[in-house]
This record gives sequence, C-alpha cells and structure tokens, in this order.
Amino acid sequence: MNHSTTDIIEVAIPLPLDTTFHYRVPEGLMPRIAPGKRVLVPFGRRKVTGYILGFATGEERELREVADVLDDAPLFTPRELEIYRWAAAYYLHPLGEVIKAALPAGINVQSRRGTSTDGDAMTGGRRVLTETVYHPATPPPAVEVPRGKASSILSHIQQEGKATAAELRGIFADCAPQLRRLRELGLVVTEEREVYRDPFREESVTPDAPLPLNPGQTEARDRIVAAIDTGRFAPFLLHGVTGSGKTEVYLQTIAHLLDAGRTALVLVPEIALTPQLVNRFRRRFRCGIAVLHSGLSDGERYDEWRRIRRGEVAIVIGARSAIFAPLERIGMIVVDEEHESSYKQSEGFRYNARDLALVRGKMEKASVVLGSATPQVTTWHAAVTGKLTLLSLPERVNGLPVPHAEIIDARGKKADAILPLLADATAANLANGGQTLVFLNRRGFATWLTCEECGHVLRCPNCAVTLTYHQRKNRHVCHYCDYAIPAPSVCPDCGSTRVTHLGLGTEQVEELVRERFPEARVDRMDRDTTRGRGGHARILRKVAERKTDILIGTQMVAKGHDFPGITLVGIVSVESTLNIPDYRSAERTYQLMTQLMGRAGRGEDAGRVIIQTLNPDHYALIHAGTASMEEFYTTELAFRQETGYPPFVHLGAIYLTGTAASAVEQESRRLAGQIRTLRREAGGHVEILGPSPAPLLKLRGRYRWQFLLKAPVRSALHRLLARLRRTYTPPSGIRILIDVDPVDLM
DNA sequence: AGCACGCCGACT
DNA sequence: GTCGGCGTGCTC
Repeated sequence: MNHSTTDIIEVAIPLPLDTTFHYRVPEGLMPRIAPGKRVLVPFGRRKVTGYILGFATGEERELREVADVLDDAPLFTPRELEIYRWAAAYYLHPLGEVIKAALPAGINVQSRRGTSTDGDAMTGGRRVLTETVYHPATPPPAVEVPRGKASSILSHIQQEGKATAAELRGIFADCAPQLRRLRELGLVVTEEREVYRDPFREESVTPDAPLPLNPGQTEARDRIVAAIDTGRFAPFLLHGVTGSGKTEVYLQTIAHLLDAGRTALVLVPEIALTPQLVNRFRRRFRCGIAVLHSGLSDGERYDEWRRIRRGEVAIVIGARSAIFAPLERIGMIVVDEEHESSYKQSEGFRYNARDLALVRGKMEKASVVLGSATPQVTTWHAAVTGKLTLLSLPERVNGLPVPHAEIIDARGKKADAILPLLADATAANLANGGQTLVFLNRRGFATWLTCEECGHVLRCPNCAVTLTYHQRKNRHVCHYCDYAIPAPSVCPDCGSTRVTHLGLGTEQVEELVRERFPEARVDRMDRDTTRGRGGHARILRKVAERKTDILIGTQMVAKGHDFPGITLVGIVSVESTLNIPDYRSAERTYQLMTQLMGRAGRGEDAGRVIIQTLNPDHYALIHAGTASMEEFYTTELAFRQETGYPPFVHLGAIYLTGTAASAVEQESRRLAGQIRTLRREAGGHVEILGPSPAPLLKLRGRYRWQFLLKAPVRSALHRLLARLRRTYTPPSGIRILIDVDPVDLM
C-alpha cells in the first residue's frame, strides 16, 4: 500500500501554453482526485477546466487551490495519456489542447473571471439523458385502483413487469396524469435510467454470414490474424484494387480478434461513407458498435464516447478524431483508404490520424492495417522497403479485369469540351443502354486560358496555379493570392492569337451534354448539387435506379460509392489536378484516375475508360491507364529521389498569418533570420525551400507567408521546429503555425 | 486564449 | 481633466 502521494497535482490546461501547471488539493477534494479527471482551477483572474495528469512533488512556489473536481470517473487512462503526450510532443502542440481535441466536443466548462459557476459547470458538460421506467409496486398497496385509463395502464405495467414512459406513450398516448396518480397511490414505482442517443438504434438489420474468400483475401486474412495472435505490433499495407474485397478481409479479421477478447478501431475518411460500412458491420457482428464522426450532434457523440469508455462496444468506426477513441484492448486498427487527405487535420491541432494509427498501434501492441487501392507514395515505399508488410489483393471479387484507358491527345484540337471519340463512345453506350460517367474536376463555369499553338497555360506568377477566367470582369484571377490581369488576346508566351478558354466547369459540360444528347437523362453531382442533407443520396439513388443515363461529376464521384451500371467513364479534363504546383500532383492524379477507372464496368462488362488530356505523355496518366501500378510507384519514387522530396527527405512547414499584408511580409524577414540562426545551430542539415509556392497567399481574408523546410533526417528538422516554437514569439496581430507534417502544401 | 496593466488621443 | 485605443506580459 502506498500512501505517499502528495496533495499537489499536475494539470494541463487547454490553452495555447506550452507548460503544465501545479495546484494544491484541499483536503476535502483529495478523495475525488485521480489522473484523467477534469478539475476546475483558478487561472489568473478566471477559472478554467484542466486535466489532471498526475501527482507532483517538491514545488517551491505558493500554489493555488483546486476549486472543484468535475468528474466522478477518469476520462482517460494512463495509456491514453501516453498517446496524448506523444502527439503533443510530435506535433508541437500544447498538451491541454491535444487532450481537449481527443475528448468529445463540448464537455469543457470555463467561467469568466470571478468565482460563481453555475450548476451545469459543476456537473460538467453535456447532459446525460435519462428516461423514466415504471415498475409495479410489490407488494401492491391496499388502495383502490382507479378506474378507466389508469387501470388499463396499470395492468399493462403489471403484465410487462416494467415499461418506459416512451412505450406507454406509444400505447396510451397522453398518460402523464394517470401515471402521476398511480405513483402517488403507490401502485407503481419509478426508476431513472440513463439512455444513449444512438444514431442507428432505430434501424434494424438482417444478419449476414462471412463471404467466401478468394486466395488473395485468404492469405491477407491469415497473415493479419497470425500477427494479432502474436500480441505484437504489426503494420500492414493492404493493397487492393476497387472491388477486391478489402472490407471482407477487415470483417473476418475482426471476427477473429473479437473471439480473442480484443477490440477493433476502424478509421474511414468520409462521413458519407460511414452508413454503408456501419451497416455492413452491424449485419455481421452482434457486439456493440460505436460510430464517431463530425456529422453527429455533440450529444450523440458524447453518448457514443461514453459507451466506448464503459467498455460496452468492441468495434469503433469513425473519422480521424476516432483515433483517440477510449477503446481498450485494441487488437487492430484499420485505416481504410489510407491515402485520403481527410486523415490530416489542417486546423488548430494539426495531426494526421493515419500516422497516429501506427503510433497507437505500437503502444497497444496491435496490428495496423492501412488499406488502399492507391496508397500514398510514401506508404508504398515503406512497404517495398519492408517497414510495412505488403498484402495484395490483385483480383476483383467479381473476376472482371480492370479496364485499360484510352488516352486522347487534346492538344491543338478544337477547343471542344468533348472530343469526337468520347462523344461517339457516349452515343454508343447510350444506344446500348449503358450508363456513362463524365468526370471533370472543376465546378461552375470557371475556365482558364491556354494557347492552342504552344500549349502555354496562363498562370499566376506568384502561385503558379492556373488563373481562373471571370467572365463578368473579363479578367483572369488567381484564387490563391488575388493576382489579376485583363484577359489577353494573344499568347503571352508565343504571341499566337490562337488563345482559347479550356477547362470548362461541370455546369457548362452539363449544358453541352444535354444539347448533344437531348434524349439522355442527364444529372450532375458536385458540391453545388449535393448541398444540404440527402443531396448525395438523392443523386446516387437515381443512378442506382437507372434513372440517369449520363452523370457529370467532380472529385466526389470518384470516392467510395458503387455505380454498378456504369459502363463508360469519360474523363474530360485532368489538367487542374495535374497543374497544381505540389510535389504530390502526379500522385494525386494517378490516384484520381485509378479510382475513376474502378468506377467503370462493375456490371456485366468490363467497361471502357477514355481520358482526354493536354498531357497525354504524362506517366501518371499512362500508368493509371494501363493499370501498371508498380511502374507508377517506381517512376514516381525515382523522381522524388532525384528532386529531393518525400520519402527521401522530410518536410515541415511554418506559416505566418495576419490581416495586414505588409506586417506579415515584414515579420517574415525577421522569422527567416531566426530560422537561419537555428539552422546553423542544428548543424545545417535543414534546407529552407523558402516561401513556396507563393511568397504571400491570401486565404479567407488573412495573409499567409509560408516557409517550407526540408531535411534528410526527421529528427534534425523536428529539433529545429521545436526550438522555433520555444524561442520565437510573433508580434501582436501575427500568428505562427507550425506543421510538422504538412500534407497540403498549397 | 483571456484579462490586466500601461501609456497616448478625443470627449463629458 | 477622464474614457478608451490596443501593445505586451502573465497565468501554478
């Protein structure tokens, strides 16, 4: 027995402060103190919520006292604190804010200055919902039973043994007065029971059984199962083309680990994808399943979180923040579609759930399965160098081959949105009763200027992105920095007068398609047409019911949804993805093309894919088009090695932001000096790529100056960034953001 | 992040 | 003479 704990606790506070704080615990609160609970503590003139990290000793200074303990039970375990600490140190973010981000939203209380805090603050956070359950009194008191409705209600309760207020309301409609009467007479007794808001409770599902596996799936399942049985950390890349049955591998692996008394955490990139997947899990498993994503209300999310905390679920499915789910005995973490950029949080606490999955998996001695048809280039590299075990699912479960794409050279062609080959294919497909998917990556009417003679594309001199034509102003505008020039009539590069607008938006293409195929039923799916609840579902349902012949869409048609009747995919333009000045633009293009090709021919034939492009020789298109996956990764890795980009170097980003352009620019010079000094101290192994791609970007009304740092080893770069965080304080009005692990460099 | 302290311009 | 601008400094 150890009674040597002190009355001093260490507390993390969710404010942008890099230190933790110490408080004295008054004797009366001492029994309630435990690491993982929240406390209300005086902080300057106000009171704030803090998180108890543990006990501390030997503090010289006079300490202030804890005002209250806000929880009856700890919110996080020592093991969870370990991952919070790791994330705080790695992402250079205050521990208190990391903990706040890891816990369900809205449980924190803060008071203004002064001492009074209302009752809500004391109980801490979201309301726990309860329902009233009525039981018959045993033995029944010797009173006269009321007649009429009250009598029928009483006999119902006696018959059932118990009934909730909601059930009784369902049968007897308004029955509150009768129930009150019965209770007053002592004929029924009541009990308050906690209920969870369950977003899926109402839907019933029909159970299913494990599907037969093909040899690839069997091997993948067996190797993951074997790894789980060793009880050690084991990371995998599960590489499988669209339709190769990755989900079935997850399901059967999870079935195994549930039998062994362990649990599973499944991360998915998009909220829109969760219902489908959750239903598949609910059909298969009878254990508790919790769902965590940003589409839930704070109350629902809090309830799901409490079910996990109490050990009532064995499977958690959720978006990136679910990596912090309070699940214990984790046997496997799945990161589905691991290449998706939505795993990266790019505001506030900038973490990457895909990377944290590997860290948490290591801490929990779990298997981590990164699943993707088009993994990140860095992930692929990790797999081929043996840091991850590569598991491949080469075949589609329906046995159909992945189609090859026909690439059409659009250079020098009439500035026609849809070239004859694609138009003819569409007409033929329409005549055969097939559905056609027309993809282009630009909404609205926006276009850009290109020269038909030399292929020159009008770009922003600062940002290198293509300028967008705004018809009303007759100017070309940069969407990043607001640079604008009047529309030129000759090519600024070669002087040719054959300049033309290319890169039509979805709206224009829709118009063109309707003109060209007046008999076809045409629909459009982009951010404009899917706005609001159910927008997605409405369009997808029409496609599934074959009420749409031609679907025109952006990015979002490439992700996740099954379009079983699509037999032709026409890619009208890939240029906007290819032209993004980011070292990952080839990777992104390859991923997008591959996903789109996976959309074709899931029905009765293998389908046809046509890509029309100004870059017919680009390796990302050629390798995607011929499904030579390994060749793409090999080519891309060679290119990365040559140009010095990840995985061969590590990157970090530092952003200065402010509302005044001149102040940001001026401060960037001081910061550049500071970085150079730190770089010398660090031994010069960190290269400053300088502001890239643009010196000064304007984003949502704020100016941003961006430095990109490059280093051959991560530790040198991380050391520099950590020192910068400690030593550099920006002047007022300017904020500094450090991204240890930048994914989006734009 | 708040919230205070602190030192300079237009008002009862 | 004060009210209030936001610069800078601190919070166990």
